[in-house]
This record gives sequence, C-alpha cells and structure tokens, in this order.
Amino acid sequence: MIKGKKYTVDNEQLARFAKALGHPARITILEFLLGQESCFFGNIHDELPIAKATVSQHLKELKEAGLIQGEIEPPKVRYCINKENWAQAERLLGNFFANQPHHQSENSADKKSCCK
Amino acid sequence: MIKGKKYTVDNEQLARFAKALGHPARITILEFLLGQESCFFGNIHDELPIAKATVSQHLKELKEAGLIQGEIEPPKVRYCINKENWAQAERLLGNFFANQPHHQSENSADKKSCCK
DNA sequence: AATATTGTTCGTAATTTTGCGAACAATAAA
DNA sequence: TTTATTGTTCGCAAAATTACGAACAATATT
Repeated sequence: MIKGKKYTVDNEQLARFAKALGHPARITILEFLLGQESCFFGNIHDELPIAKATVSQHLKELKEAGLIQGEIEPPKVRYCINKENWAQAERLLGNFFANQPHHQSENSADKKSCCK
Repeated sequence: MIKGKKYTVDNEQLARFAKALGHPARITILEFLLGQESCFFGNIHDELPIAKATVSQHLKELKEAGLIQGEIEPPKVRYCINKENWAQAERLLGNFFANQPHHQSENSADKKSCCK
C-alpha cells in the first residue's frame, strides 16, 4: 500500500451491512421481522434473551445501518424491514459471493493444502 | 424473554460469518483471494492502506472465523479461501435472504409507512 | 557468521461494542 | 389526576475492535 489508498464505496457499504448482521440478536431480529407483518418492539423483545435497553440499542444499530425502520404508534413502536436497503444488501452480498473461489487442483492428496 | 433463551446455532454461526465480513479491509482481502490463485501475505498487504501488523490481525480474524486458511511456504505465507466454510457461509446467508420481506399493503399512499 | 526478507506477535492506546438498571417521556386508562 | 404501559435514553462498566511501531522468529542469502 502506498498512501491515500482507500476502500471502494461498495466494499465500505457491504462491510457496513455485514457488520450490522454481525450479532446473533440482530440476526434474530431481522429473521423475525422478515416473517412478521406485525412487529412491535415488545414482540421483538420477547424473542430475545436480553434486556429491553439492549434490544433498543440493537434496533438503533439496524436502523442506522438502514436495514430496518420504525414508526411510533402510541404507545407502541412498530418496526419493519427497510425494503429498499434490504434489497441493496442482498445485491451486494450476492455479487460478493457470486465471485466464486478459485478452482483448486485435483491432485490435492493433502486436504489441508492451500492454493497449490 | 424468560430465562435461558439463547440463539440458534445457525444464527450464531451466521452472525460469526457476518461479523468477519464487517470490515472493509476484510471484505477487500476476501475479494482479492476470491480472484487470485497466488496469495501471499505481501500481495494482500499491497492491496490495503494499513500496516502489516494490522493486516496480519485481520487475516487472523478471518482464519478464526474459518473463512480463510494459510500455510507457511518459507519465507512466505500463502493464504486462500477455506472453500468448505465459504460454502457454508454462502448457504447460511442465502437462506437468510431467501426469506423475503413481507409484502407491503398496496394502498400505502404514505411511502414512509411501515408494516401497515 | 552476518544480513536480508517475510510475517507474526507483543505492548500499547483509542475507540467501539455489548449489556444492564434506573430514569425518563409519552400516551392510555382508571 | 393518578396510574399503568411502552420504549428510549442516560450513565456506567467490561470487553472487544482497530491500529501502530517495535521486537521477534524463521528461513534464505552473502
């Protein structure tokens, strides 16, 4: 690396999405939201083994990553997937994994060998 | 949540993989490895705007997440994708996103409305 | 043996993450 | 008006993350 070398915008965005997915509570929240029409805070909290303050924090992170949105419906708060950004996350991750790993040589008697 | 409620094994694993993807340097490393047959530490370092000690640390995390492997080829170290675990990550993420977001009601004049 | 090359590990520092309980705000209900 | 319900925010603490330079280890070269 010389100087000023930065990351691409796509890679930054992909990392941001992946980071948001990088906690089992947040995976569980998203999984729940993907399958539910109704999605109040309390319903989400009930799915998780953590305090409501912590749930609120995870929801905030998902919101800041753009993956969900919430709106107040007094006295409750309704959450759901942000479909536009969700589609972007899916696309970025899809492209990333579409880049298949390089084919390995057939005569690898040694299973542990790498990139031979 | 009552007591003892934990996360599923799959969700834990998915979060572990996602967390490993949650930094632009690691995304860049993986992207590079996916397209290269040759992959010494030095080649990876050249792609990144960070010190070698930091690169080494990111590689260690990717190794611990199971996404890559390395082997010594004195005096160099060759890295590559761990294809078995890579396939598992792809599968888990694929299943996760295959769970499509719930359809939104048609009469949503308000674009910002959520889960109505 | 002395030197160079290649990466890892160590020690350190700054920041972020994760988690909780308590306090708070806002509305609804009594 | 008082009380209950629903979530967020605050303050704090412990742990993990990110980053760097310096030191180190291992092999290769001179």
